[in-house]
Amino acid sequence: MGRSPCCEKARTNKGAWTKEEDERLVAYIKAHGEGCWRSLPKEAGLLRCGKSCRLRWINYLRPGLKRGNFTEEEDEQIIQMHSSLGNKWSLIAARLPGRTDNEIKNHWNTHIKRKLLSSGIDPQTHCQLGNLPRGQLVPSAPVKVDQDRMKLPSMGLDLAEDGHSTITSTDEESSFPNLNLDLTLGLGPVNSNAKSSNSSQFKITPPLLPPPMTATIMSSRSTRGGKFCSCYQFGYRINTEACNCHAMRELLRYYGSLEQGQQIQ
DNA sequence: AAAATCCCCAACCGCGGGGAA
DNA sequence: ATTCCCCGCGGTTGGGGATTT
Repeated sequence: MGRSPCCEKARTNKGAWTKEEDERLVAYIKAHGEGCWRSLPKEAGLLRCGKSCRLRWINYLRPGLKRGNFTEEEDEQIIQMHSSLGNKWSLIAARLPGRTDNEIKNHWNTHIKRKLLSSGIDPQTHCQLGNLPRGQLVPSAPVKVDQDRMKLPSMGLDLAEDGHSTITSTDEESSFPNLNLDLTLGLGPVNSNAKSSNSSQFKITPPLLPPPMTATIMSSRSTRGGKFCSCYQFGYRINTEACNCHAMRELLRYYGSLEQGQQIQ
């Protein structure tokens, strides 16, 4: 059966937008506001599909867009956020006023990635390149983030006896004052043969925050019980030369540090 | 000066989530 | 509970300007 096309492709324009099309779109949105992208083209007299109109508006025509080169400060912010959020461009864009997810994505792929690589840092894992023994990597961890709640005071991490950990707010001046991560970190077995009973899960609950932004991050560890940092890619051994991952350090910096003597098991 | 190559970024495509029917 | 539809997201592409040969 299949999904019906979002528009009549034969009757829609593609490619670069003309000045006239831009003007029509802007005029229509100014008069009627955003929303209902599917019907917008027809009502605005545009031979474009709704998605194309939405994209044009969001990425180019919307008021308040910065455009122009990214500053060093913005680069730093993007790198930091990418180390904890991964390729969640829309979330990152939400933290950078005047920048769009598309713009940030492009900037990442064309500039920052290269910059990190030339500094010997893997842009995906934010780990140093070249010091990871073969076979140490485990598959990428799924990262689920609730986009509606973006509040993340810097926090401490408390590990309870039941294996759940609780984040407590320790610092009003957070690096991400509007980012709220309710992290559930599951430490499961690396290979499919490992029994689920070998895996433990600790839950990070920010009690002082609004209901949870859910960032479910599953990491893995070997059944032999090695320790792994819980950075974006997960699976590197902690406190070994293989783990030079500052993503975890960054994450913990935002949350505050683990209480002395406590370790993620 | 012309051709080849590189690079950037606007735009497209396909998919998943979520709400409505 | 299921299906359908719309919206938004992330990955990818390709046109065109910039740079190099």
